[in-house]
Amino acid sequence: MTTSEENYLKVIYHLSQVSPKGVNTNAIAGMLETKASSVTDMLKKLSDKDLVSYQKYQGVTLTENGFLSAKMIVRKHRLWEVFLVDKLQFSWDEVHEIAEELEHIQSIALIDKLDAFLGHPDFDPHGDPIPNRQGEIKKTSKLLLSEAELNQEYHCVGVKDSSSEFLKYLDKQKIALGSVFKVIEKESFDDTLTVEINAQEKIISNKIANNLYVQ
Amino acid sequence: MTTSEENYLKVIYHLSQVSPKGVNTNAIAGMLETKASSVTDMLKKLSDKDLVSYQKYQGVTLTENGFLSAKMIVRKHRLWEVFLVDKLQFSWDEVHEIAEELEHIQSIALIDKLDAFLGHPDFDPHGDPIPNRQGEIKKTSKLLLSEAELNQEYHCVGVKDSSSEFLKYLDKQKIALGSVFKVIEKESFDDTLTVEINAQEKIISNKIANNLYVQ
DNA sequence: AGATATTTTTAGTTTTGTCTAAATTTAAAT
DNA sequence: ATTTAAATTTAGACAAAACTAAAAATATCT
Ligand SMILES: [Mn+2]
Ligand SMILES: [Mn+2]
Ligand SMILES: [Mn+2]
Ligand SMILES: [Mn+2]
Repeated sequence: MTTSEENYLKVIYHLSQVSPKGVNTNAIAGMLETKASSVTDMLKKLSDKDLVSYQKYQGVTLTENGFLSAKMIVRKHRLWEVFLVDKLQFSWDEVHEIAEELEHIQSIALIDKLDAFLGHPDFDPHGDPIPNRQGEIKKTSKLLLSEAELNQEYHCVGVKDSSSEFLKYLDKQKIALGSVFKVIEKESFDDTLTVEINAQEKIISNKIANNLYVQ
Repeated sequence: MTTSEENYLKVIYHLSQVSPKGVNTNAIAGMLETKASSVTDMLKKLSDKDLVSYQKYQGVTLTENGFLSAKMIVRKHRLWEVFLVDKLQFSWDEVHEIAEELEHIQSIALIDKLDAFLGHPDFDPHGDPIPNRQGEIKKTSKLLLSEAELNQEYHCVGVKDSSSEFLKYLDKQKIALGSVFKVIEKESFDDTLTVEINAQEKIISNKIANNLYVQ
């Protein structure tokens, strides 16, 4: 499989989580910063290879084949992210781009050995689950901070938005995976939260609360 | 720079070691398993980018620019090889192919951090020197086992041929970097050597002796 | 339903890197 | 010094992956 095909598969995989009954051409184009016509061309090719099932104008879904392939790319991406953060001391906002390249390295032995070297991690630096070599993903019952109940203790287990800007903001606010949260108050007017984070009181906007996973 | 351009540069770099006054089109084609006409096309492109100086029919040499770029690719290749062997427990005959892919990952920060993580190694698993980030290479005065003097102690510091077949043969013979050598006898008829390796006497063909570096 | 807007696909180009076949240049051999 | 052989370059073609512009299909709005 080419790098380009892999990038398409991965994007379709991610978009399928939100639109399981068919991913739009335009949505794919948006994610890959390419044009809809290019997407159509690629969908035909992926369809010929039995990686997606595609009918004109009807959107696209992954086949069993494509689903597994996509999860293997995600597996590689997330394992490399763990490597970059845990071993090379990158911060969590710097690793995505580099992993975007590393995920296309072919060798299966490499990934198996990397996985072992990292101690078979279950989650990447952003709290996203790492598929195992069979493509199985551990399900956990996390919820958004915005959905958390008042006066109950949670800890931060992931971010929904893993853009560099958001992650840097969290660094500044001293919020990290593992941070302990307790929602003290919810302003009904704009959904702003007053949250105790690691025993420190902070005001959290709804936008932020909608991008933090807790458990 | 594209992966293809990088592969050409690296091959020209290696061939330049042997033919410093100009590398032949056919030699490049041979190394890259491609056709001479493809090489000619690429040489024009590299020439336009001031990475090689090229005159029709006269062979090609690296410019200052191209020379530095090539050494950076070699640096990446060899650092990744060290990583694969030292950290992921690959054997020295398995790493070349994988490093062939990893050497094209772009990030400079990645290579600097990898270098630090590995403890700034000077040599790769095959005894080849690793250029530093300025492109400087530590020169050492190694010689081929075939050129070694009788009854003098050497140790193995590198291999000239790093093909999987040769490396596996060395494994079988329990010859590794660091092995201690003493040439006991040289058969003048076919240059076969009787060598004491780690206090064990062995017969070494000229072909083998011509591919082992000692010091 | 009919008109309008949006989405998607098709048709035709472009760039990169490759190839084959033919032409040209250089090197080697008589 | 010719002739022959080998190496190299040119010309023309192709596949992959992208693009633009135009056509077709679907969705939305009055
Ligand atoms: Mn990618
Ligand atoms: Mn991640
Ligand atoms: Mn390479
Ligand atoms: Mn090596």
